[in-house]
Amino acid sequence: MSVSLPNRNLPLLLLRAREGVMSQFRWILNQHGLTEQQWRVMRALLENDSMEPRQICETCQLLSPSLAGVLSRMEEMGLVKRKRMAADQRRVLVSITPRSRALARKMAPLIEAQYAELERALGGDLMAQTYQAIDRLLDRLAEVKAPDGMPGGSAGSA
Amino acid sequence: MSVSLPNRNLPLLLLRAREGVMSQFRWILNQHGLTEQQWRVMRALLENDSMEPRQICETCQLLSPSLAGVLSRMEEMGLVKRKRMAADQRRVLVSITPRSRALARKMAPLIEAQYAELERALGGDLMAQTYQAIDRLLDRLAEVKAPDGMPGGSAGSA
DNA sequence: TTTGTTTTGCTAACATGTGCGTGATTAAAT
DNA sequence: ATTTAATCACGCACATGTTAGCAAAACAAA
Repeated sequence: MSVSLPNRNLPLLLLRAREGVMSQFRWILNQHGLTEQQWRVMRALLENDSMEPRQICETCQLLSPSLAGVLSRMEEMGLVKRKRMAADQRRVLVSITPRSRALARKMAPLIEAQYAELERALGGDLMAQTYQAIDRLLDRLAEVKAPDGMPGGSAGSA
Repeated sequence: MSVSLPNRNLPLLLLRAREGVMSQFRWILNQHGLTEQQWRVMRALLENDSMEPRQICETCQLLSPSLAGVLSRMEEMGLVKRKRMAADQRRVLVSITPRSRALARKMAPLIEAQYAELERALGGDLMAQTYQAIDRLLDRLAEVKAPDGMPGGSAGSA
């Protein structure tokens, strides 16, 4: 009668790990009136002054419908600007504002300090091992999903 | 003018890793009319026939308000039962139903096959390294948050 | 017993996740 | 040039994440 599921729940383990780490930083974001997603978008735009929605979706791990709302609210807050591209009226260019930069400058020291605290608590070895494992995992998954010219992985036909 | 954030975005990396792995399994859940959260709850109840909401929240990484809705819908679907405990009228006992077990029995082979496929794609070494890194990370974080009798970690005063 | 506190599960309000679909726009085919 | 297909951002509907707060129940102290 019992159902056999010998494998450990890897997605759940990764979710716990992320939540465990994220909880160390969330108070910083909330304290500055930002949600996790808004901070992800802001951080992406800090490195690429302006990006298209598609790029932001991939970079920040956001789905298009979610990003639409996130950007609307961020635009109301004066954190980003949206303008249609002249060459292709379908496309949109999202750019960061000085207000965002100013806010990020206030937050950066706190974020960095928290990373230092995290590394102190976990240890440099574990920190490095974790980064390495995740990097390799993501590399492998990327290869599996894009086997050199054929979009759609092994389970794509389902 | 540029904002300095030398550290990599660990929460985002963990989020990508989870999404990359989860996307390999999501089609199985959807195909059987389940959401990720419902499957997490079902899987937890498969090992402990009945649990209290608080336990489910911790085990499945769900917040109490989210779980309330999840359980309501699962109860309507006949996947779980809820009954107040006689000894303590505040507490509730959530138990799994035969319908859930039957559904899980159909899904289990697909889940296991997908894990095998995942291990084939990633390799046993990377798989083991990933599990180990996450386990150690979670252990460390648990210690930090509960330093032997004092609830609230190093950043608790903020 | 009564008052005050803690625990427990829940609702409310808003933001996001997810699958599905649409209007506008552009590129490709005829 | 007109039709057709593909692209892009976004809207809709529902489920969940997140924070704040609440009422009932159990418990502790007076």
